[in-house]
This record gives sequence, structure tokens and C-alpha cells, in this order.
Amino acid sequence: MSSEVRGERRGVKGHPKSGPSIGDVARLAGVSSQTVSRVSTGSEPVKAETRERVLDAMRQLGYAPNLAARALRRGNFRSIGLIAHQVIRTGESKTIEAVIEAARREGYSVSLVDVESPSSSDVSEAVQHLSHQAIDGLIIIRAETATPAALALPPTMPVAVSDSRFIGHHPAVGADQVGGSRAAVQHLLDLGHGVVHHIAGPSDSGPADLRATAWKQTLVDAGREVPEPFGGDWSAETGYKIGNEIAQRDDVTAVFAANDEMAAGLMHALHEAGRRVPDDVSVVGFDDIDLAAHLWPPLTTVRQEFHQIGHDLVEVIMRQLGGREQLTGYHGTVPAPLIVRQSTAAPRKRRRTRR
Amino acid sequence: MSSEVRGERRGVKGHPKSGPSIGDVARLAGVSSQTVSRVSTGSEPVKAETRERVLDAMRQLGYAPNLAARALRRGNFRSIGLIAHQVIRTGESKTIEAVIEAARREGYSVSLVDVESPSSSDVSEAVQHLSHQAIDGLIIIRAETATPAALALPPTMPVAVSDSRFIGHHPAVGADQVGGSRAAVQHLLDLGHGVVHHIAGPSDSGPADLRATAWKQTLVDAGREVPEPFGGDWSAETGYKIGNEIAQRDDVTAVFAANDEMAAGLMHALHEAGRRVPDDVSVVGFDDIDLAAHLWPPLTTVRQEFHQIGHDLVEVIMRQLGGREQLTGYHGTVPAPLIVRQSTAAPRKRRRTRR
DNA sequence: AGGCATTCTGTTTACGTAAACATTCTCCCC
DNA sequence: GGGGAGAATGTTTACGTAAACAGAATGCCT
Repeated sequence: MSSEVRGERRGVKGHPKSGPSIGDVARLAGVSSQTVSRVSTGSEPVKAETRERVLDAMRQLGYAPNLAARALRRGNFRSIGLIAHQVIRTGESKTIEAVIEAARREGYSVSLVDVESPSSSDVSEAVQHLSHQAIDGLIIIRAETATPAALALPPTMPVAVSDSRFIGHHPAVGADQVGGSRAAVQHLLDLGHGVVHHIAGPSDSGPADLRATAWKQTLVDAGREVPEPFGGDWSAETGYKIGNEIAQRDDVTAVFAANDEMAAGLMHALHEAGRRVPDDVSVVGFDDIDLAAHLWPPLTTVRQEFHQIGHDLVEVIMRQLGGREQLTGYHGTVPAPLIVRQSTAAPRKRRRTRR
Repeated sequence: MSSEVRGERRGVKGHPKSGPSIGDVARLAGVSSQTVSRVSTGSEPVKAETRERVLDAMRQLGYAPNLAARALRRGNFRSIGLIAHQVIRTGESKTIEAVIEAARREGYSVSLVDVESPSSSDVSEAVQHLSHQAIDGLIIIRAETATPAALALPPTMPVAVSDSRFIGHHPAVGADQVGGSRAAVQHLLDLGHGVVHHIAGPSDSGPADLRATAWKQTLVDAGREVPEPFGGDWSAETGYKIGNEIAQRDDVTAVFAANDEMAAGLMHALHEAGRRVPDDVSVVGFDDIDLAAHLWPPLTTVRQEFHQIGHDLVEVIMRQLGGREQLTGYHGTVPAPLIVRQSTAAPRKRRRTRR
């Protein structure tokens, strides 16, 4: 209703609205604007009484520092850019949370861009978009295939990447994909499965590639046959479709899915076909999303310490911002432990005919 | 190794590093800085030949506009703040995606803050934090109990909220919680269940309250008994614990959980106890997260059109930024349809003893 | 050909802040 | 109580950009 109070904007000249400035506060408090600045930033000491007077004036005027001006003067924004890939839906959303939390602790805010596909062009576009934004550093989660060269960044922009493909080009932090995958496959072999099948992630994904390779190598090392992997795309829906195939095959007793969503879809299909998990087919996922423990049966999976990764990514940025540290070759690895739940068991002696 | 190329920073005076400026480009191109500005913004026409010359100079120098200066001059940041509450882990993460996408389409970036608890103080703190950030508008997702008064915002800051509690105070966009909840409960009643139990969300949550109230009202309208609701906290873990209780009770044949995670935990507990879903107990969730269709059994649930909500939130902000529209009373409602899958069925005539 | 509208370009100025330097004040010591 | 060190405060200036205004070039019409 009453709206007469609004519209307090400064109509002067062609300049846009703006709140009270440092000068307004100075005038009211009877000090110089520099003193107001000192109170505002706390950079230099101000006599207690003066400070009080300034703070009062600030409150009275509802003063808030103009961050554009401050950023212009200081040359930084206290903000970092974050590029993610649909990632918000997967377990990696925790990485985002951790990045935001850690950045905030450092007094930085986070500007988020979500690219639809992890393809080179999309990420480049996002980089383009973001590097034109007001950021002091850039974190890229799952850049997948983008080649380092494709990232046309200002050379002074600190970068941290959670994708092993960038090792040697940009500082990277990532889970121990290989170790986790090997542990998963070995776990199934140890249970007595003769062979372990794999539902892979999309072929253009770095992590998917690492997991598939580690799976293959573990089988080879154990002297086992390496079956053709199933090609997935991370989605539960695809896991379900592949599951329908697998459910038809008596010879598949153990499956290592490249992520939990696909594992869930797989189990869904197996249930529907009347195949039992883990009695008929053992399933292992990857990520340990929150729901993994409450799927049926609770999913054995490889945990990614997303929180740790996010935290470390911010640390890498901060180190670049702080000292003039050269971290190009840096590569932090976070352990990826196998979490054994109830979706894996020793294979049955011999299955009777299906159903 | 070779690092002599780095450190191209301007060492002059006490001023921080910075790339080439509009003036440097102007000098190289042999035009005035204003012309460079015109090319950069495209605000006014520039002769094709001149523009080319300027663009060349820009490329040559690797010029990128200084956004702090631009923001200072223009009085806006082309950025909006987004406050979320652990929301990244739930279905509402899709809202975030949609907000980011829609904002980007408008040329805005998104600054994200994730508060740990939805409590008044935390949200206020986040608002405080963000309103001191470089943003032109603010979107709050699930502010839960924060009272409008608690949001000490600059009066000119456009706000959009996805929480019905703010209706009348701030423009709001939200799913039709009541309609969706009623449909869920009615569905169970229609199947023949005598009474429907409820696993509620946390008591300080607005949406949880709406769902609980709608559940109760639907039962009352049908002339049914209203049992004591179970108190949850959105987590699958709690759903599981409550499920262990419910599994002991023969009288519970239908449960409406306030979200999908709790429904998943509930089903987990029921499975473990040997109770069958939906044969012994029917379960309905809320949200329709991606995995809902691939839980076992696939979960009947109320879909929240998060994408739509996110999109609408941005639209509300843009309308405030554009015209001087007064939207305080605005409240957009997005339908929340019931998605029937396989976790619900008519009750068995009479259950034998447990197990 | 002259005049005027149109298009293009240049000059001046201000946005709000904080570093650098300059000045004033305070208080302590001999 | 005079001198001086240090603390407190003030003055000047520049950060990079774009709006406002001013001036120059071009073209078009009669």
C-alpha cells in the first residue's frame, strides 16, 4: 500500500541511483572521507571516539560500502568463479557446497555457472562468460574433454580444476579414481566372482575413462577375461536400460557401475526382472551419494570425499592469490574408500534357469 | 620451469595490477577512449572500419573490460544473489540450476550462498553477507522461518522468494504444496486405505508445515481419523529410523512422506523388516527427485517443477529491475502434479502376523 | 551550391573508494 | 616547558569506465 517512502534514488545528472557514499558519512560525522574509509576497512587505527561517531553516522544513513568502487580501487573482487556441469544433480553438488563454504570463510563469494554439456565448446563459453565476470579466481569441476588450450584465460587468473585431464596444465584436485575403482573390482573378485562387468560413464568423460581403465587393468592383473563394457551416460535411466539387458544374461554376476545413479537404475531393472541383488547379481556404484545407503539393497560403493575436494580446490586458489606461488604442476589426490554395504555378496554356486 | 614471462603486472605506484585499459586500446587504435567504450558496449554506432581497428587493438592487447569500473559507472553489477539452504542436496538443486540458467540468459551471473541451517539468524547473516556483495537482486530459496522483518535489506533491493511464508512481504514463487499434498493423500484414500500416516519435515519449515496441514485437512475432509504425524528432518537417515518404528506397527498401511529422501529411508526400513511395498505398506513421497523413478519400488510422488520455479524467480527479479514494478504482493504458484508409480496400491484385506 | 539533418568521433567529467603523502595533535621525557 | 616521537586525521590523486555535451564529417535535398 503506502509507497511514498520508496524511490529515494538520487535523480541527479545521468548517474544511476546509489546509496549514501563515504563522503556523506564523513560530512555527517564531521570527519574526512579517508577517516570513514579507515573505519570501514579497519586498515588503520582510528581513535575510539571518532570511530563511534563515524559508525553512528553510518547507521544513521544506512551506509554500505560500494563494492564496485572498492573493487576498482583495490583491483580485486573477493569473488571466485565456479564452473560446474549439471553437477548440481549428482554427488558432486557437495563439492559445490564445500567450495562455497570454504570460499566464504576466506571472505570470498562464489559465482556459479552451470554448463549443460561438458563439451569443450560449452566449457570454453562458460570460461569466456565468467572471465568477463568479476572474479579473482576460477574453479572448474569436471571439465571433461576441454583441452587446456581451449581455456583462453587471462594468464594471471588463478585456476583450480577437479579433473585429472588438466594435470600438468592447471593445478588439480581430485579423488583417487583409480584406487577406488581397483578396490571396487578387487572386492568383487575377492568375493569369488569370475568376472566383473562394467557400466561406464560417457566416453568423453575423464573420470569415466579413468574408472573404466582401472576396472580393465584390475581384471587383467588378476588374469581374468575383460568383457565389453556397457556404455552409459551417468543417468539412472540409462542404468535401467542397460539393466534390462543384463537381466537377460545369466553370465553376469557382478557389475561395477561408474556411478551410483546408474547402479540404482541397474538394480531397478534387476528387481523388475526378478533377479536378486546381491544373491544373483552383485552391484557396486561410485560416489556414495546420500541415498546410496538407503537404496534397496543399500549400495556398496566407492566414496568420493567431495567435501574435501571442494575445500582443497579453494585452498589451491587462495595459495595462488596469496603468494605468487606457481602451482601449475600441483595435483592433489583425495582417497576414495570402498564402502561395503549389502549389494555385494559371493556368487551363488549355480543359477537355475532365469526366474 | 620458465617463468620469466609472468609478472606482467603494472608495478606503478601503489595501484594493484590490472590489464590493459580502454585508454591503452584507444592509443593503439588511434581513437578516443570513448570510441573504444562504444565498441565495447555496442551502445552507439561506430563506423565499421573504426570498429575493426579498435577490435584489432583489443585482441592485440588482450583487452577485457574492467567490470569493477563498469559496475561503478553504471551502478549495477549484472549479478544476482542466491541464498539456498543445504538445498543443493535435495531436489531443489534443480531450482538453482534453473535460476543460473535463466539469469545467464538475461546476462546476469549468480552469486550463491548456502546457509547451513534455515534458521532466522543464518539467513539474516547470509542476507547481510550477500547484500554487501555486488548484487542487483536477491533470490531466497527456502528461507523457512526467517521473518520478513529479519531481512534487513536495502529497500531498493529487488527480492524474490520461494517460500510461502513471505507472501505479502516479498514477491514469492512456489509449488502448489497444498494441492500436491491433497492429491497424494486423496490418492491413498481412493485406493481404499482407511487412514494415511505422515512423515513430516522439520517443524520450522514452511513447506513442511503446508504439507502437514494439507495432509491433515484432507483426512478431516474425508471424515477420517488424523493420527499423530511422525517428525522428520528431510533426511533419508531419519526416514529410515522412523521406518523402523512403522515396520513394527501392523496398523500402518499408507504413509505420505514430506519428501522423497525420507520416503526412500522408510522403504529401506520396511524392506529390511520384511514388510512389502506396496503390498503391505503404500508410500508416497514429495519432490520427484531424479532417482525416485528408480528406487525400489519406483516411488509414487508429488512432482515439484523446480525448473519452472527457478525460471519464474528470475523473471520476478527482472521485472523489478526493469520497470519500477511494485510486486510485493505477487505470488506465483506452480502446479505440483501427483506422479503415480509402483509404491502405492490398495491395502491387503488383512495382514497376517508380521514377517 | 548551400544548408541542414544525420552519423560519427572527441573532450570533459563524475562514479566511490583507498593509497600515498602531508599535516596536526598528544603526550612523554629530560 | 621545550622538543620530538608517534598517533590520529586530512588532502590529493588515481583506479577504468561511460554519460553528457560538443564538435567534425558526411550525405542528401532543393
